[in-house]
Amino acid sequence: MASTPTHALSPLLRKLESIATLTDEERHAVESLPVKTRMLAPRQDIVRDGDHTSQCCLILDGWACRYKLTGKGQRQIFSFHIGGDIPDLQSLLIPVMDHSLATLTSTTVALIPHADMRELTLRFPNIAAALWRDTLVDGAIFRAWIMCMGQRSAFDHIAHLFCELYLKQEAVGLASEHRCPLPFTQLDLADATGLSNVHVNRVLQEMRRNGLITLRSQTLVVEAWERLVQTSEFDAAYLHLQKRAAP
Amino acid sequence: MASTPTHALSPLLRKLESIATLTDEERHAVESLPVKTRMLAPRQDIVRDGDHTSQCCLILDGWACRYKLTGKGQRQIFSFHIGGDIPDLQSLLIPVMDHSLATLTSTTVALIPHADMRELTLRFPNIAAALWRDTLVDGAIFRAWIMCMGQRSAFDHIAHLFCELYLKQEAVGLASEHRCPLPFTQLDLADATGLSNVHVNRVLQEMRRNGLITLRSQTLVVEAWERLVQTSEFDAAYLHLQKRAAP
DNA sequence: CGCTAATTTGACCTGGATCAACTACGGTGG
DNA sequence: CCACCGTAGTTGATCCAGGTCAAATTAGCG
Repeated sequence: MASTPTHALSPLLRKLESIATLTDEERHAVESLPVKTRMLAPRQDIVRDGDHTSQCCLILDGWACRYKLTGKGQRQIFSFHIGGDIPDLQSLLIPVMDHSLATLTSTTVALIPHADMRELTLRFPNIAAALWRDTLVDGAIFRAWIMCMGQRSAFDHIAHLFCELYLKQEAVGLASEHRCPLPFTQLDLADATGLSNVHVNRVLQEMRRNGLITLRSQTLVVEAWERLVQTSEFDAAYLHLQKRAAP
Repeated sequence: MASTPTHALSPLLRKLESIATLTDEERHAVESLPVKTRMLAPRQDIVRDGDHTSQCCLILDGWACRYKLTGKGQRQIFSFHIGGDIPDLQSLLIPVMDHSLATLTSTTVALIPHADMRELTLRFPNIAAALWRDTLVDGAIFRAWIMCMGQRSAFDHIAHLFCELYLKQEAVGLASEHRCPLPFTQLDLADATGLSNVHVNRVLQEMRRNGLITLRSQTLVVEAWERLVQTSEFDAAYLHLQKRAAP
């Protein structure tokens, strides 16, 4: 960490380079973004519904989620985020938040002032396009969630979510061999799927009984990937993960 | 239509100008986009799940929706679209479709080649930013739908949708006085909300009984706007409608 | 080792689904 | 102008996925 060439912003670079091929100048410009790094405790709000923001938040390490509360305090989680994600990139163009962003685990984030981000996108349309594309994938994931909520059973919905979360991590090298971290509670899963925690628990038990998954000590092991994919009609196309262009 | 100053692309201009202030040059560049205008019958696919596209589709008049089918043929509708919307703008940066786009009514559309669109966004970062912002609002609407599907009753969900559809139309001058066109069937509403058509029917009857709405001959009249807003906890903030900058 | 948060279990309930008629209505052709 | 037909809307009966409530039982963790 001391003299290695790794850089605080390398998760962002990796993500951008998985979308577009960057020139040296562009790569250097990203690395030169003036960021403040922060370490945050689990289950802390980073930005709140209604806030006016002047910076955005790049996740470097750990997990975060976007969510919103109803009048009666019920929480709906909209998305889960890992290193390389900028969950509140939206605030760059729409500075008033219509939902909240919070950590799930201990998390390291980099705060990037909107002004610098805006300058970067104006100087480098290529980077702007990559970020825009990223918000489009974000939308595609929302549609997949809507599909699950509207048309699938609780079992298939959770199976679909597991496929998504595994692949999302695999794509950035945080998972392999159908095994990945899943460091949040059944209540978090319930709030993400719109189910009750009790029912999530029962579905998980059924998945274990069927030999589909193992889930303990914050680790998900998909024992039967194909069956998980089939039952939930999971089609990874919507994640639009594509191999990085050859260097 | 003959010698008036109105232009086929004026719905797009109006939308862009509701987001950003355009220079004369920018306005002229938009108007100079080479478009093919098409009139489409109701309930026709415009683009299909899996298609590779090289143009995007601007709605000029009429209604369209984005949707996707499950393996068993159940349809989930993701969004409704009216004049000025570019529902498949996503294809500009992600050319392979992960869902379908179809008309609901007789619809006039303008097809814009990706190449021209791309050139426009490269020449005018201001326009690119406006379009990007539009895709972010698109995402915000998806989140509102997820919130409704996960946390609200069928009644409140439909009420929320009615508020959204009314305001969306009001914002572009297609509705006023809490009265707007709603030219689609109860089955469409069911597929958008993830409910059965039977239950949608029962909820609508209850809304009528409560004096909340009138809905007949494709027209929605909200008889009690405040109550509709309150029961569904509708907060228009997520639509990010803002007054056009003064000329 | 004790405390708290997380998971699990059981009993019971309900919102909304499903299935199957039946009715109303906007065309369309005679 | 009317008979016909297909689509959309309505109704009733029954069922079930998943919710709710409350009480254990773990699992972490300081």
